[in-house]
Amino acid sequence: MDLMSCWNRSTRDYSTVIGAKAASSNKLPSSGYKGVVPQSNGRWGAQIYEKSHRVWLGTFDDEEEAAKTYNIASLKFRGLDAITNFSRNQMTPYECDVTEALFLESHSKAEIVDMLRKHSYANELEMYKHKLYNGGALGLDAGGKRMKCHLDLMDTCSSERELLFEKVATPSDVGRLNRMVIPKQHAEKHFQVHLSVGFGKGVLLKFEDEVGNVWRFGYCYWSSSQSYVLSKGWIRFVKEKKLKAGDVVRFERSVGEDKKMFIDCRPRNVDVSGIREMHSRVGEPLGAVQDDGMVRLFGVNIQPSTGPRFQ
DNA sequence: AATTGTGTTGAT
DNA sequence: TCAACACAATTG
Repeated sequence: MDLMSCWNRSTRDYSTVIGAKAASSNKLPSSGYKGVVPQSNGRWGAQIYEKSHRVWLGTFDDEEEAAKTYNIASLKFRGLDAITNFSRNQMTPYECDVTEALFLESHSKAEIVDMLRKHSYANELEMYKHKLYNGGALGLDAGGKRMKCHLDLMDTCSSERELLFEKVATPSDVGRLNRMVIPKQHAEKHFQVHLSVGFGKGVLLKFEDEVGNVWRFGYCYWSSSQSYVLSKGWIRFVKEKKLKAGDVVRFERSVGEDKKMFIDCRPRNVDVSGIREMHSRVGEPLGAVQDDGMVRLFGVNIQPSTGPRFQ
């Protein structure tokens, strides 16, 4: 039951032990929230423990804000169904949101902690969502409207890169064929310009990976299979990155002048059961998104009957 | 000087 | 694993 797994605020007891002590001593007040500790200046610190080491999550004016910060860290460190300071339905919507699960999934613990300490987590999450829905990943309508959202995004985001799309590698993408199929919608949206330059024979696309290595892939349209593919050079990437079927390949582009392209990959390890559980709580929103192809895009397989389970 | 964040301890 | 406490390190 949800409430059972929730931190019980009633355990706060600094006045029940010795009433006189609480009243007269200079002891700091206890917080009723898990992971929240008082600071001598009246503010509140947040911390979480991992492998018997404390990870400091920052200081906050507001006790509840510190508690919420612990919640986020707890979700990142211990998983989506970790015990938190508030029951799920007490949380603000974004904490029940599938998108947040994806956000947490696509950032390292260190990155999340850094955001929490800088109090920038909410902003970063909003940016992420903004990119996801307006940056073209979900394919809204072609033309002006998307461009407008895009320009708006440039103004509001401090991020250096824009998420183009992600693809879950199929067995043949990582097989001996030396090619990866780029889903048509994404190919035409993001790579069309490059392709049109050398249509027929294909072109070379240049990417950088997360450590700054440069990768060049042949890119062309295979009329026989009516698909866009990354070909020449692709298998080197597969081998070097030890890419496996089911891993997520992410394509990004810098928003600056140069419009450099980036390629990155990570193991597929989204906790599907947790997401489905949250989905059932939230109801409507994800259903709408699913119809737009979000499931396949992020490799979160929500269909009950299909696919292996990953954990 | 004020505040943050660590070293450390003891309890659960 | 956790919060309490003392206080060193850091910040403005």
